[in-house]
Amino acid sequence: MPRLPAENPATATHRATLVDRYAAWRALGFDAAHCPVRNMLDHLGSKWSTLLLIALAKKPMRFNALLRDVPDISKRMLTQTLRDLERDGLVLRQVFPTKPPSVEYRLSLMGESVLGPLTALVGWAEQHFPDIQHARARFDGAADDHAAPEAQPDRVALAPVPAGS
Amino acid sequence: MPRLPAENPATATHRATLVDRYAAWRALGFDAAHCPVRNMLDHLGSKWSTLLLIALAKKPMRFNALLRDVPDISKRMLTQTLRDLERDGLVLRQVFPTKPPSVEYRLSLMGESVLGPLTALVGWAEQHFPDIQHARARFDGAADDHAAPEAQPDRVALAPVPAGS
DNA sequence: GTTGGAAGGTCTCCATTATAGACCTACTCC
DNA sequence: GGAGTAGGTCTATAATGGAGACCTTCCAAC
Repeated sequence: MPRLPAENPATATHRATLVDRYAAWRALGFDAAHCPVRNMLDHLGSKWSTLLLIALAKKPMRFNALLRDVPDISKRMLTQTLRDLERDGLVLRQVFPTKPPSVEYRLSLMGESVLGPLTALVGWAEQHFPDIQHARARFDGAADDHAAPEAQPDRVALAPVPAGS
Repeated sequence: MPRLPAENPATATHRATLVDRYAAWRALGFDAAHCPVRNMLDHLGSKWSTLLLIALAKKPMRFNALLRDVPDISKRMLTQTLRDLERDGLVLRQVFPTKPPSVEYRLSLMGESVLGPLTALVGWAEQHFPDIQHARARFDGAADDHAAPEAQPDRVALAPVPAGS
């Protein structure tokens, strides 16, 4: 199988780290109460959380300012997402006793500390975005081949034997 | 406001990067077709994607092996998540023409390249997990204070004025 | 031969979640 | 006193997630 000529050392390290952590979580049954990744991804993975974190990275903002800044979020989702982030200690909510009380949201120190990993992920996403779009186009093209179902091998490879378990 | 004595230079860099990228996406209206982050998070953010990527970081695996390895995923979600990852070019699907055809899934090169950012995020999650749990306990404790509704200021701060927009 | 199990899924149905958008309260300005 | 701003909540509906039944092909055992 001449697929990976020689693995990048950094990749090997990351792989080893992840495999190790994965084994640890798995031993605990992936219980959300003990698995940081599940726990975190359930929140950061949500559609709006990261966008709000990045918006708040710019500067502290008030509720309606966020509503204007993130074009297509609804009030309800904004409220809920901010509450989740506040609950996790990533953003701070501050009420000012002005006449109509104004509320300001800002990143906490922990919220700022997540900007690092987030930047790495964003960098990766922007770098590989063309590849992903290309992969999708190819996949969808193959799937949409109604006209010539026999002309495309439909994801079948020809290597003789699967890797032994 | 003596909240941030002096910002960590690395944090400042990440913040600047994210703010810049955010402005660029926003100018395009956050259209999912042009916004790599939306696009990526819609997939990586899903409950199972990252878990499967990490599971496949260990070694290529067959469908039922993955089913056994990730304890509480259903066949349906496994199929769907693998399809999404395959569509995005992160995993490769290889069918071997054994008697009952066997199917093996493995990370593509691009799939391996995401292990780096993923490791950073996992590291962050494990490092801050106690803080998050603590923040949650505090938040929930304050919210559950049915007995003394007037004794707790309910997230009200006393600073005199919000930051000027 | 037929039962049963493994592999690799698909399909159906139900429960949860997301989203839009109407509504609400308090206050100020005109 | 009507409009506008601020910061939400509530409701109704659409989309999604997930469990588990079902399907097909093969082989081995009864």
